[in-house]
Amino acid sequence: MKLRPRQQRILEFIQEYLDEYDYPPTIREIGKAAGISSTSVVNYNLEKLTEMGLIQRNREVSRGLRLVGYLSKHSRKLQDESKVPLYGKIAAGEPIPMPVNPKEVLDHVMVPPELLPKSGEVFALCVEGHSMIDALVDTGDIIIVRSQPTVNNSEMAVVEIMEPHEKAGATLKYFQQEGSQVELRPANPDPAYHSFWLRSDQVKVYGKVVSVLRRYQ
Amino acid sequence: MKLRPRQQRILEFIQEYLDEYDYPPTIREIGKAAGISSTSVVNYNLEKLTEMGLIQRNREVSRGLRLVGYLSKHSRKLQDESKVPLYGKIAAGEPIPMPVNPKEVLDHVMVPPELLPKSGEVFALCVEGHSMIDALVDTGDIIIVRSQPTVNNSEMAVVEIMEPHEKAGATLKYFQQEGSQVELRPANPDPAYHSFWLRSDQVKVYGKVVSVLRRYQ
DNA sequence: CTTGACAAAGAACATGTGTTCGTTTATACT
DNA sequence: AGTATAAACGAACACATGTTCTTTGTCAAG
Repeated sequence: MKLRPRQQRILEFIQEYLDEYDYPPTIREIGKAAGISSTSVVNYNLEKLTEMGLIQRNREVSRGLRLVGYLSKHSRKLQDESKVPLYGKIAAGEPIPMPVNPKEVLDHVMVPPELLPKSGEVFALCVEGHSMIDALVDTGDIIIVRSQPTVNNSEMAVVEIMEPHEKAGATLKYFQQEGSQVELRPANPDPAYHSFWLRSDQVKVYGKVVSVLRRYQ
Repeated sequence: MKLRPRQQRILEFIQEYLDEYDYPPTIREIGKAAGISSTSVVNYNLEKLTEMGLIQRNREVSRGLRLVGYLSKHSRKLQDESKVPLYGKIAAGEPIPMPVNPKEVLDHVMVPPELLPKSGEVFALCVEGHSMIDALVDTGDIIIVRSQPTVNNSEMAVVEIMEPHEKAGATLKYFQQEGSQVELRPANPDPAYHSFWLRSDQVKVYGKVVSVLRRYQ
């Protein structure tokens, strides 16, 4: 069974009403909002919505309905505020071919507000590689990144080495810039890991790491 | 103005009713629940509660009341599930005198469910000291600890070295036990940090570290 | 004991609100 | 076009529910 526009409107209105008053509307209030002149028509549509499982009703009870799946404004705020999109993996080591760019959101990670910056968009990445272990970040860690086009020196940053560089790809490194010269510096005593030196136009900054989450096992 | 038992009962009932039905009760339902035979008495008490600011009413509207500060079951679950008590600081280095024991909860930390164990009580501590940097944990990190009386070998654990040992206090270390011999091993290449060897009865295990949170700056 | 303020009770009332039903209009299918 | 079904309408109805008023009970202060 399909949802008619009028029924859609009814559902929307119930939600708006609940948001505003914390108790459900009467059928007359619904009728007024949905442009329905007769209470019986509202009743009729509410029965349909009940059959579809979108609302539940208690007969003979004033305002005796509930919106299935309704979350209070407070609940929604709580959920959304802390939900950060996870874009994929990020290399801490050899750059990997752009898993950060695609707007495909693989998943969402709940992040406590204490770990989020006061302002700005954030996203999450899963670290793969050992180049930042002296910065206390290793494979499996989730990093929270604040999207920004530039970062300060010696901040940990998610950057892309642009094509056609042979090491093109996204990577996690300490960022250092002197003039137009950019150093992408790992944090690993092993000499196998070493800095990349690039011109600033060969590097695109995605953002800086603001926090880290780690789960053992 | 003081809250009378009957009014207390009314508030409780409204909350229970909201939890169950998602809409507020009528004054008659309240009366029945609170053992009040007359609707006018319910009305009288609701007016008092309104004066006290504990509820809000819409006159002439059926079920036209809201419980100030009410959170839906869903909201409360969302908040409580992820709220972990922060007991204080924990030494990663020289043991410090028991900041873990007191049940005084200094604060609460929101922790996403993904970082919590499937079962068991957890608490949070703020790390102070550098003894675990090779384990990617350093000063300022928040560790989430699952309360348990024993841990497996080479798990990171919060333990107390019992009085009257000279190093008595709580500390964060890798735990290793062979027979009744316990090694508390740091994770720092600096030889200034070294293992403690103790008898198992000199060590009290508080729990194992299950996750880590870090905020930069 | 009396008084006054507060709390409670009960009943009558007014209206808010869901229900029902006969009828009409739209929609879809042969 | 004709017909059946769904959707909408309006009005009357029944009862669910808040309001009001008078009376009674309680309790502390004078």
